[in-house]
Amino acid sequence: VRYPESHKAETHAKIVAAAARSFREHGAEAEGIGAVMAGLGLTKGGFYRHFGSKDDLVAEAVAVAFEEISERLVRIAEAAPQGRALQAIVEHYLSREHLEAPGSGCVLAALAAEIARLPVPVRRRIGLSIRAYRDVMAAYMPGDSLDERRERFGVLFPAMAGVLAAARVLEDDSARERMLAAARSFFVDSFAAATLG
Amino acid sequence: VRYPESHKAETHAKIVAAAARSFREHGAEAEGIGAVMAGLGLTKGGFYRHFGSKDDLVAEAVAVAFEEISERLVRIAEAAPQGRALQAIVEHYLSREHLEAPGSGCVLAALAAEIARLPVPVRRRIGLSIRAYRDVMAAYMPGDSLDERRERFGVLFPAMAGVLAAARVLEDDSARERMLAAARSFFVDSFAAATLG
DNA sequence: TGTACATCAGTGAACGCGCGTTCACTGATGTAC
DNA sequence: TGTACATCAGTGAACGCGCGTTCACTGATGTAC
Repeated sequence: VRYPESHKAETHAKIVAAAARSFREHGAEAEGIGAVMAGLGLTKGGFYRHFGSKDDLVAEAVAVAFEEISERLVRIAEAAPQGRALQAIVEHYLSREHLEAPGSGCVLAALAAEIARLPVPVRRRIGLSIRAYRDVMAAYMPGDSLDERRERFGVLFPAMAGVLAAARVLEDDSARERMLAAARSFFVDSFAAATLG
Repeated sequence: VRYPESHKAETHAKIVAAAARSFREHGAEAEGIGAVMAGLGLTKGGFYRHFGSKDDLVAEAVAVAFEEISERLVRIAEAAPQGRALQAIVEHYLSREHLEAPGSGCVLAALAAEIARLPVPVRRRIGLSIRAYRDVMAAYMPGDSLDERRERFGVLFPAMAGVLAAARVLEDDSARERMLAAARSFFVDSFAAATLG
């Protein structure tokens, strides 16, 4: 079978996108290459025409996942009323929709502990994605300098990720909602209020 | 081989303690029964004299891990100067020692995402441990009612867990320390300052 | 008191299974002549 | 224009491995008679 010029790049992107979703949903360790490929109607043998190893896919999938959540939060921030960009980000991040859709949500909330266990070279590649994410979001953080805004990002986003991950642990739906609501008002008061006049 | 009366309970406790450590270090999914048993000089065949399934062990190990961290934080709070119990808790939780010792540290930081994926019955059992942990720590939270203190626990502890997990992702040691330091001062200012007169 | 038997924590081999990875092969198309 | 060959994304079977789980067995001790 001979495929058109662009075919390989398209398949590669599809594999990464599918992995980005299922790794966040089921864990990168738990989800196998075979399952990802089968989800695209492909067989796992073909995987190695696209990636050197599973770790390569993990690194690419995590990078894409960071780009996805970054773009989404920027869209939400830009759509928010004047001066309420960060508030909109916090409220979306700690929303029930985000809680219930880990596959399209924040990587940190879904995979932080697993990423911390990855080999150093993979973590280094992922570090680039995290810093890119941070620098995009820093624009919406309060602070007089870039360093200050980065530092606040480094508290707010991991903290929200922790709350989201903990809320996902709870079995009771109303307990989840109470936890998210308390965190929303806390983080809006602590961070977003400062960006208002 | 006939063993003394207390032998079985002791072995059971040793398995749970070893699992509590290695599950937090390597992930509960990634760490096998065989490895836990071998670490105690036992063979994996004997595992099923003590537990019905791996999920049973996970539930018991997580419960014990919550008790461990709970007792440790209480000890630290009780040793702190008058009115500085919560500050001491925050500073210990977000310390370099805690960062570098996931095996004896907070379960939430190490396993939240994995626990969220466990079958509901297992999560229900773990829910009991979390609520016990919460009610012990609530005593050190600011607030006029138990409900208020519980609600604050539900923001502070998951948030700190998220920061700790994110700091463990970073490869650079000084970046880790900067993230922890920023979070320490933020959480002390936001929560612990309120408990001072 | 002495003997036969029951107990049961732990052993070690086996089970089916899915994993990541490798590799000889396929076959529609593009290229060379 | 027609034929022979090269390309290479994807296939499917196989690899060694470790997993969770099962099970017949061991053997030192306690108990029954």
